[in-house]
Amino acid sequence: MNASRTARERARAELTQEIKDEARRQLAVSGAQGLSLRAVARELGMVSSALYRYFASRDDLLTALIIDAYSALADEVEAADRAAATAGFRARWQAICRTVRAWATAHPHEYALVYGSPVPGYQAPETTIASATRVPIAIMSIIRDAHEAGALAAPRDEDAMPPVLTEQTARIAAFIGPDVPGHLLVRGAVAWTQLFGMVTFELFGQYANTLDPADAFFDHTVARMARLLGLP
Amino acid sequence: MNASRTARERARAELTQEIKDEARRQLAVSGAQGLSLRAVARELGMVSSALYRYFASRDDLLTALIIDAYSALADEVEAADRAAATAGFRARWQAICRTVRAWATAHPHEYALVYGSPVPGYQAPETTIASATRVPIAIMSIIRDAHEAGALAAPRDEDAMPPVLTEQTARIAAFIGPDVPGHLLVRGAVAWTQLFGMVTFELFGQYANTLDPADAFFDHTVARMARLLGLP
DNA sequence: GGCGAAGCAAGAGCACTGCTCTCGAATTTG
DNA sequence: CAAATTCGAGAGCAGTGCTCTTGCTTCGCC
Repeated sequence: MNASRTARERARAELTQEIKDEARRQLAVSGAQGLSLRAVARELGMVSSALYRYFASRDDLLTALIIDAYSALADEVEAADRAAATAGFRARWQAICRTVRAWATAHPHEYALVYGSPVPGYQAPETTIASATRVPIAIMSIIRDAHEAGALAAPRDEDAMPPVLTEQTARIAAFIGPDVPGHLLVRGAVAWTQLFGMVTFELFGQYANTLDPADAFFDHTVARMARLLGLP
Repeated sequence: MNASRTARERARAELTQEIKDEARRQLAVSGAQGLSLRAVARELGMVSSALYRYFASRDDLLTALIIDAYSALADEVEAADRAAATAGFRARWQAICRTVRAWATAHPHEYALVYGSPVPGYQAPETTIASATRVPIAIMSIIRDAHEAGALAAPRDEDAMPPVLTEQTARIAAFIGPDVPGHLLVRGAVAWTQLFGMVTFELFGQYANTLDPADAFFDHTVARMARLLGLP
């Protein structure tokens, strides 16, 4: 019987999930800095050392939360993208942008965890990368789809690229589609950077006293980026 | 004699500086998370409680470091801007961009401190704002100067703005110059956001495996932003 | 079915942390 | 000179991440 796991395995999976849930709850309250293994254990009615059976260290727990955060955001983004599929390429781009901003606003600490300063000495393990790339891939996919549909405005001048950049975009194209021209992917990278730059600046207070609340600026810039991408 | 301060005052100022220097040293090694008051005190040959005569709390020390970081970056940016003054508006913009990136690369932890996730529950006190605005002001000043010189390319279409945005740019214009049109300031905000979005993404690893090293993409995008600003 | 192995929670303990409070000594001020 | 302020040191509190040992429970294999 390999269909249903053993009782111990199920208990383990459940407890692992409960730990993450409680950790996420604490994260939302006090931020990554305030996440305490002992407090999580206390809240779950267990002793702190028992927690180490499930996560080797505090950083390990954070890594798990990071992957979850990337995935949660990507889930919503991809869903919004699908929902806007029939409304056109520009609508898909707008849907993605608004979803990213809404999710970040709703989960500021989780957003800070993944798009803010990297934690202490630690560097993202390979496992996080797959989840992290889903949003940029969604953006680039719009460009690919629009390009394949022949719907993109003819590229204007000024898109000459140095060889290094051409090679790098080729590497990106491997994930998106071999026929997407590099200069379109560069534009996609600009739009992607702008999107998260805006959300980060807004959330971290750089727009305070000027562009805050940033709704108008955000929508305006999203539209500007749609034009930059040539989306109809 | 109020020309020279008392010995105690001078000692206090010196020690305050030494504390910040040592803290900055630790910051560069272990990041904000790893900054320990006790370790700073230990390194300075004093006891931890004595440190509280100079900084009321760890967050207070961090705030001081934040202000210093903003100021250090702004100093370099303004110097680079001045140095490029005779080379034209586009050269000034490029100089600022490269300086920001170079400083961030040279002081990643200090950059993360000011442009990364805000620390725990803490929010930037008023005192940080003045230092924080110097870089965006430098950027907007290029636009103002170019505009006043009549050197900006005629604005293209699509710059209609909702009333909220017009009001917000008016607030920005109060710091820059009353005659700078709002739609130019919006473009400036886009470029400013793009600049720091790129640096943050590069430094925090979002470009890993694709656009990293980001030199080519950076220069390409800086040039693109110069065109967006209409800089000659 | 029983038994050895593996997985598990608990507790004690270590080396830290930020921060407070008190107590003498040094320095500045009136 | 005396009073007031400022300062460093030390002890102490409550908390942290993490390790190690000790028993108990569950699992898989013979």
